[in-house]
Amino acid sequence: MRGSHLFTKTRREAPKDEVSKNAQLLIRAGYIHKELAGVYSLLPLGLRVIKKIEQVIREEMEAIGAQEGALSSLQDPDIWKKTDRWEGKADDIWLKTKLANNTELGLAFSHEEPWTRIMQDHVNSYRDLPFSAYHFAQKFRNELRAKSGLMRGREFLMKDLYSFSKNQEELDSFYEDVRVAYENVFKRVGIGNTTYFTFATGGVFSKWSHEFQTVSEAGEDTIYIDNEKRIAVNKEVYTDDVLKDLGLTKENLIEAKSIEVGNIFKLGTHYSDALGLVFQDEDGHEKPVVMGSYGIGLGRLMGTVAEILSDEKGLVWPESIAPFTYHIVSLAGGDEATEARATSLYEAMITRGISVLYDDREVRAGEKFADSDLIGIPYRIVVGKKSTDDLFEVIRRSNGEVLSMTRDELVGG
RNA sequence: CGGGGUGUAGUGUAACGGUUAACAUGCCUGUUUUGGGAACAGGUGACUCCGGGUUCGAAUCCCGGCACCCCGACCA
Repeated sequence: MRGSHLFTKTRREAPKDEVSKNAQLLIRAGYIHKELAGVYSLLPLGLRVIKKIEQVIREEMEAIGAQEGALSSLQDPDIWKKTDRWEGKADDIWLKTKLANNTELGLAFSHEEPWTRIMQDHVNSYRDLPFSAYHFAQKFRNELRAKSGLMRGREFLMKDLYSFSKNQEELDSFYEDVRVAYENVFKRVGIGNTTYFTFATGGVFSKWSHEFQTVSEAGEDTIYIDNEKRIAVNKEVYTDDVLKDLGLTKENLIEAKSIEVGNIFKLGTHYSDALGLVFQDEDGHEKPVVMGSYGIGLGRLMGTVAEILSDEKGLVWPESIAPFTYHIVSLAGGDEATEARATSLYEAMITRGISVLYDDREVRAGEKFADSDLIGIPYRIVVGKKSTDDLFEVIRRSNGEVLSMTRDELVGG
C-alpha cells in the first residue's frame, strides 16, 4: 500500500467528544470513524487490524477443533421466547425491528438460541457429540450508556464459540481446551502478561464463569490478582468464602482495574432444555446436550491493545496484529535517486508478499515521522540520502531500537 | 434510567446581549525549503445543533427537543 493512495489522514488533535485513549488514538491515526455513541466504523487500517485479530482467534479455534460458521444478525423471536429472553429483563438489551408486515425481529445481542436450534437439525446420537462451533458476528446491544471508545459499544464484532457435549466431563475437558486457546490468543496479540484468568459470577450450572481480564485503568471491572498463581477474582465474587474455596488469601491479592477481554461460561443444559436439543445416548435414553459458550469482542480487544501498548507518540502494534509489518518512510524530498531506492525496495518487498506501507507522500520528514509514530507499524525503514542501495536504517517502534538491515534481509532473499 | 456537563468552519479553541463571528490547524495557489509536524505571501472554508420565545438587537438570556461526554445504576 502506498501512503499517497491511502485515503485516511492523520489528525493532530482528537475530536473533543472522545476522552478515552483508545478512541482518540485510533481516530487520530485513521483506523476508525465514529458514527454514533458506541458505534464505530472501521477504516482500511482498522479493518486490517481486526482481520489480523480475527485470524489469530481463528487459528486458535481451529486448533481445538471448533468449526466456523456465520449466523445471521436478524433474529426470530420464537426461539428467544422459549428461553425467556425476548421480553422482560431482556428488553433492556434488545434492539428490535419489524418487517413490512409488522412481524417483529430482533438484532442479535448474542447467539446461544440460534446456534442451539441449528444443532437440532444435526444432532441425534451420542455419536454426533462432542463438537463445537463458532462464528464472528456483529452483536447489537441497547446499552444505556456506551462509553470508553471501543470498550463498550452498541454494535460490535464478537467471536462466539459454543460447545456441545454429552456430559459434564466432556464439557469440563473442552472448557479447559478453550482456556488454553484463549490464553494463546491474548499472548499472541501482545497482552499476555497483563491478562489474568479471573473467577467471576457463574450461573445455574456452574459455580463460576471465567473471564480474561487485562489490567488497565481504562477498564470498568475491578479484580483481585494473585500474581504468583497468575489468577484473579472479580470483585463481584470477592468474598471470604470464595477466597477460601480458591485457596487464596487476601494478603496476596492486589486490587486492579481491568478490561474484560474474554469470557467463558458453562451453560449446562439451560438452552438445550429450553429449545429441546437432545440426543439419544448409548443406553437408549434421550438426554439434553450439555453446552458451553465462549466469547471474545474483537473491537474491544483492538481497543485494549491500543490502550496498553501505546505511548505518548501514538499506537504501538505487535507484529501479530499490526496493519502492516514495515513502514517505508521515504525522505527523498525531490531527490530522484533516493526515491528510486525507496520505490525499488518497496516493489521488491511487495513482490515477495511482505506486508509494507510505503510513505511516498511529498511531505517533510518531520510529518512523516510523526505520522509513522502515530500509526504504530512495528518496523520503520527510513530511506534517505544517507542510506545506500543495500543498507537500510530500520527502527523498531516499540523501543526505538535502531537496526541496520541489508536489502536482502528485508526482502527475504 | 437518575445526576452533572457541552454543542461555534473538516479538527481544536475564542468572542461583555451590540459592526462583516476571531485565532490556530487543515485544505488550495505560488516561491523557498527538505532526517522530527518548516517559512513567507495570497486564498478557501460557519444559516453559531434544531424549533420556539424575550429584546431595538441573540452564538451569548429563557423554554422545548436532539446529539455528544462524564459519574452512578445496569451489563446471560
